[in-house]
Order: sequence, then structure tokens, then C-alpha cells
Amino acid sequence: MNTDEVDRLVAAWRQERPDLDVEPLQVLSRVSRLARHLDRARRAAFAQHGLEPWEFDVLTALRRAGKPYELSPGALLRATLVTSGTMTNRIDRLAQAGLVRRRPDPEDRRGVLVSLTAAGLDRVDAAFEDLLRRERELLAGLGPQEQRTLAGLLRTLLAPFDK
Amino acid sequence: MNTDEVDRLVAAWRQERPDLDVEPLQVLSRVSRLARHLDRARRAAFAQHGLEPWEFDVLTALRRAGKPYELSPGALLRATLVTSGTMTNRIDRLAQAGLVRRRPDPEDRRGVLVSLTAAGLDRVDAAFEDLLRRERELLAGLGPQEQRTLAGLLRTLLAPFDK
DNA sequence: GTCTACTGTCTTGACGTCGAGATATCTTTC
DNA sequence: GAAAGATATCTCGACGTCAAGACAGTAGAC
Repeated sequence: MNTDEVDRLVAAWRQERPDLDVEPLQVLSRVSRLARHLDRARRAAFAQHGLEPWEFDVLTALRRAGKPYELSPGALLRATLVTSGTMTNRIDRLAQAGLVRRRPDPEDRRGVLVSLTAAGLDRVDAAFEDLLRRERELLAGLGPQEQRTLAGLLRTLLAPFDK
Repeated sequence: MNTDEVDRLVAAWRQERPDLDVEPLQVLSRVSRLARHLDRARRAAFAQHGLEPWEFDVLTALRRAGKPYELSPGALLRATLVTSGTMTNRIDRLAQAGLVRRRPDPEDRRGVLVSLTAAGLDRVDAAFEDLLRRERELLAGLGPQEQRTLAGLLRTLLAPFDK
């Protein structure tokens, strides 16, 4: 079993605070670190398609909604976990870039509906394929059974958050 | 096996892009989500001690260094993966808050050494204990053996990044 | 010793996010 | 049908980060 950065981190803490049980770090520090590396991989994948991660997040939410690829800003901010001010700003820039379109909601005059343009659909589909390619490489160190085990353990940890 | 948010995400993608193998999302989307929840838990733990996550990151790096809890800004930015401009700003504010101290490096006139004050040491120790408490709760759904399995699988995924 | 390349830290300007609040509209209750 | 509260979106100012570059000091080659 090779030692990695987190093993060194844990060893340093044991040295400095031998009174504490730092085992939780073995799992959770690795989760944080892996997430950071994953962010980089995502950024790289999207850059090839001229997209920023935040752009992908929004386009992807629309893409997953299925035809006609249209959601309200409210639905988008719930899907992407950002605040409303941020979402307004994002939609502005995506519309500027020609990737989404805004139109008034015919059923609610307070509301707006945001939809993918043809260009937005093409971009997000291409970027998503690239992302999956890179994610597969990232997971190449694990066999199919190990991946399922890992997914299962992570699901257990996430369960309390899905209320 | 209960279905969670990620299962729904994967199901939506299978519906929309049945031509793609989206299995990687089962692992990696969960890693990202768990990291987000972990960030919140950290934020909450630190807030009780009047610390922001970024403050904790810096103080912690100094704490782990052991007596005399002193590192250069360069060492700190490598430990925390931020840019030098960011680190300058962080040290400024931590010094302002009385949690760290800056002094010229006696061996290198370009250099500076940053060390924990007594107040900084107390704060970071208390916050760290709180963090571990919360992390343990987060992991409560898994038994000790499962946690070790999970840590091992994550270590395998991280190995390629530790150069 | 001097030139050149490197290192360590700080400065600056642009950017994206957040949080609070403003505005308009819808819904519920009486 | 009017008032009160809820909801949807947008506006604005503050903040922390980054990237690029400025500046001072060090180290190696000759």
C-alpha cells in the first residue's frame, strides 16, 4: 500500500495531536482532493469546446430536461445550487454568446423561460461526450466491480442529504 | 437500494443520450456532491469559532508544521493550492485579526516568515476538533471496515495525481 | 566581481459569486 | 375584491480569487 499526500497529512496530525482520532480524514480529505482534481479535468474538457464550467452546468441542466430544452431561471438555480443573482448573470452571458434564449413565460407574467439554441445544444452535447471520456480515464484504475462498490459507499454517505 | 439524486441524474441522461455510457457519473458526480456538502459542514464548524474556511486552511497548515508553527508564504501557498496574490491577502487579514504574525526571514532578505500567535493556535485547535466531530457524524452511516474500503478505493483514484 | 536567470513576495485589475433588497406578479384568505 | 403573504426575477455593492507582472534579492557561471 503506497502512501499518498493524505497519508502524510494524517501522519502529521497524529504527530501534532496524538490525542485526536483523525481517521475521518482518510475518507473525507480524499473526497475533497479528488473533487478538486475533477474540477480541473472538467475545466480542461470544457475549454476544448469554448465553455466554462459554469456555462456547462447551466446548459447541461437544460439538456437533461429534454425537449424543448426549456426551464425557468428558478428551476435552473435549484438545479445548479447558485443564487438568483448569479443565475441572472449567467443567463445574460449565455444569451450574449448565443447558447440560450430567453422568452417571457406565457403562463406567468413574473416568469421567464430559458431554452437552448441549436448552437447551445451542439456545444453541450460535444462537451459532455468529452467529459465522459475524461472521467472514464480518471476511473481507469478501478475495475467495474470496484467502481460499483465505490458508488454504493458514496451513495450511503450522501443519503442523509437527499432528505 | 434507494435511489438518490445522482441516480435520477443518470436516469435523465440515459433517457436523453441512450447512446452514451454514463456510468462514470455514478462515482464522480457523487464525489463532487459529497465534496460540496463537506464544504458546508466545514463552514458551519468553523463559523462557531469565528473562522472562515480559508482562514482555517492557512492556520491548519501552520499548525501541522509543528513548533514553532512558522512557514513562509511560499510554503503556505503550496500547501493550500492558491496563488501568491491570494496568499498575501490572506496573511494580511489573518495578521489583522491577530491570528498570525509576520516577520522578515533572517536568512533571506526577500523572504518573510509567518507564524501562529497564541490566539491563532487556540482557535485552530478548537476548530479542528469540531471539524473532526462533524466529519465523524458524516461518516456514521459506514462501519469501520467500509470506511477503510472507501479510503482505499479513493486512494487508488488519487494515486495518479500525486505524481 | 559581474551578468543572467531564478526565486519569493506583493500589487493591480478583471471576474464571478453572494447576499440583501427592489419590483412585479400571483395566490390565499376573509 | 382587497389585503397580506408568497413567489419569480433582477439590481447592486462587497468580497475573495486569479493571472500577470513588478520589484527586490539570491545563486550560479564564467
